Amino acid sequence: MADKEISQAVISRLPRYFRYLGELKDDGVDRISSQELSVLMQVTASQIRQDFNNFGGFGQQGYGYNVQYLYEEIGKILGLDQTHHLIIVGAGNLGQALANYMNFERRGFLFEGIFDQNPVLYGKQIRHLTVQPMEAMESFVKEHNIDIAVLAIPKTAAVEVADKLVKYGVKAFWNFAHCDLNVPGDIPVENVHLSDSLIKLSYNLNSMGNKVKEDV
Amino acid sequence: MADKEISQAVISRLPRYFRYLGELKDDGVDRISSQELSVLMQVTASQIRQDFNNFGGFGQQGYGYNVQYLYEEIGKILGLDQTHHLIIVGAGNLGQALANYMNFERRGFLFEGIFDQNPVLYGKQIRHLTVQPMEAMESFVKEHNIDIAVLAIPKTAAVEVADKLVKYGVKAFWNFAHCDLNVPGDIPVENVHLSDSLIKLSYNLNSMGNKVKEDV
DNA sequence: TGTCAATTGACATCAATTTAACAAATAGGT
DNA sequence: ACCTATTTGTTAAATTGATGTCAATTGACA
Repeated sequence: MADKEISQAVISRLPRYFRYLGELKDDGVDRISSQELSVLMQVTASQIRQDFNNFGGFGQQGYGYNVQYLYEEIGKILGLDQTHHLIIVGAGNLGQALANYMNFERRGFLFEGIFDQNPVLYGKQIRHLTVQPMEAMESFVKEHNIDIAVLAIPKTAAVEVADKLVKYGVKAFWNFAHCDLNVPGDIPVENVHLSDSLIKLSYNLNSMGNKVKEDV
Repeated sequence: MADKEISQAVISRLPRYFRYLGELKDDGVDRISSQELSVLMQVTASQIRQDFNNFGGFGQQGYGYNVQYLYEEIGKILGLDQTHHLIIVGAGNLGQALANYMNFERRGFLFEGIFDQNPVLYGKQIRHLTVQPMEAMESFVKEHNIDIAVLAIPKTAAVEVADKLVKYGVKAFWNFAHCDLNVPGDIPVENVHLSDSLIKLSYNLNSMGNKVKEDV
């Protein structure tokens, strides 16, 4: 149900909370206070409480937060209690690396297909996937109820391919192409601009001496 | 020379400006106003002017900005007029994919070595690089004046390896491991937490219906 | 069962960031 | 050489985000 508009700043922090809580859970920690967590995560306790309270009161006064419960609740907020069906577009170095990376599936992100426009790659096996021609995408997306497309193709192709995929019914993009997509506003795009990230590092390397506190 | 402390919010936007200006330059565009650029980039003209003015006046009233000049100046600010020497730690899927990706070198980021702790990979050629054992890192880093280390290893190893690399003289980290490093404050870290990024997409996919305006 | 220390959730304050507004400067045409 | 359109750089306002504070609540212990 559409809540009262949480800011992306908050959302960006949730996966990190989720990670720390998962580790605490695995370490057998039952409860934690915002104060303890703030020391661990190097953020203010105030921010932690404020962030959690965007979604309701998960804690208890005088006690703190139950780790297991909070972990599960944040997981639900992030949609990790659901299964997602993905395709990878582009079977180059990056596309293959992503296909081989198994941790995503543990979180319910299932790679269902991989596509490329290079005939040399057709039929190539990458783990459980077989590289298919781009022309096969339309029927595949529709038949397998694909909701997320991973774009691991050059920017020259990305915008056009994204447009098509929207028409085929894809609901979100994980974009590794070095360009901005131009999809409707209700289709979320998460950009992973590796070179932008490296360039930012270059700046901070040069201007070292300022208190570098990463936005994490 | 240490300027008057530019915020990371501004720095994060510079690579994108740089990219758009590069494309304009390649398209033969000589000049552009903040107004025109704002339409192109989908940000406010005010923000563009404010961002640029953090580094001095690059434009001219009544004229706008000279594309070539602005492109070069932002490049300098970002340290792209210099050469960087990198090593990749971890020759798994991701490490190899990065080693194979040639666009970074075009911006002066030179991959000088790649390391892994798996003996099976020792000696393997990846483009111009040969996989070396982790034990060889210390002397290599010192001899080749490595300033950036790319961490493409599991989180279980990352924190420890980063500590060592700091001792060997590495000045910055591009961290793909799913953990927070614990390096001194004057050593910048740029995290690429792929699963966090995908999880954030999952949230925005579920809560579609809000005006999704990516932070880019 | 009463007391005390701990801790949240809410709110108020403070800081940072973004957007708006406008005077000063320039280009380009006449 | 002058006038007008344009457009910057800068300052001010508005918005958003982060931090500090504290009453209310709870757990744990005597």
